[in-house]
Amino acid sequence: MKEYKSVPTDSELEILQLLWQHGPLPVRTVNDLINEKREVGYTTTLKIMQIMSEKGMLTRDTSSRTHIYQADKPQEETTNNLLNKIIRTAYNGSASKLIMQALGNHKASADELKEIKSLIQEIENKKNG
Amino acid sequence: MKEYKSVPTDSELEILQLLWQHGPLPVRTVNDLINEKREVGYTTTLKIMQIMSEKGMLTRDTSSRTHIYQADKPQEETTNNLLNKIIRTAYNGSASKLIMQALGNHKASADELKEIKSLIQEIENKKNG
DNA sequence: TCTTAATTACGAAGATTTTCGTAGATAAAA
DNA sequence: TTTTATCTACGAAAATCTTCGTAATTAAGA
Repeated sequence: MKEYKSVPTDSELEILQLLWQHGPLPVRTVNDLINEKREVGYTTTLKIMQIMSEKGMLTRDTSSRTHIYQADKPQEETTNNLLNKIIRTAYNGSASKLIMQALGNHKASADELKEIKSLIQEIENKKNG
Repeated sequence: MKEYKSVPTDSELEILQLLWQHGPLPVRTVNDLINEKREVGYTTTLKIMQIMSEKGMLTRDTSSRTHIYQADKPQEETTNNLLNKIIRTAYNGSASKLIMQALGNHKASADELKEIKSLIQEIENKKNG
């Protein structure tokens, strides 16, 4: 099982998303879900998922003819790698710059803002002892 | 001038970063700066920057022999596209999920936290008032 | 002036990712 | 049982991105 880049390609991420959301799935279902958004052949999806298995990004149950695939790593781990990369390569390493931009451009709900505020409070409390 | 994908590749982003930071630069300087971090040939950098020009990501002044390149779009616009993409493809469209993870994993300074808090306050004021 | 160095343009090879067609095997349906 | 459909494996083509060598041109230095 070869080691893979910590950040997946776009196609890989698309598949990971579906597996994180729905849990373990056969190729057929993943391909159907993708085709709700864009057209792609079944064997294309199959091939990518096979390669992802080789890379160790997915594990699969081959006990029955229809193999069932699932993401090997939890969503948080992978998205965190993506996040770190974008902070490093696009925001000069400044997480707060990213946060400011995300806050500015996406209208978070009142509840979400509250949640974010309380997390900040928590961090500040830790800091100040 | 062909239209280009709103999000740059890794190599392209590396070059854009340098141009955003330093302003207009010749290929030589860009290549030297890149080589402080990783080894890459001069003509490689040249080629990529030429292609970026064709795509319209960079503009260049060719009035003297040494061409001077600069980013066509401001940093905020490009990073915002990157941000939107990652929110959509990795965070199921939830900006606040991304913000929470960024807050949780990167220790922002007290000043930065303050800045973020006041931005939230501002947004809340707009909402309620 | 003559030689050396630096720069652009271009083409092509490598590397990676994405795409799909085909063959073979297995299951389901008629 | 026979036919049809579904699934995996595999190979190869297509697409994109990265890399660099070479040639031609221009500038700089001896």
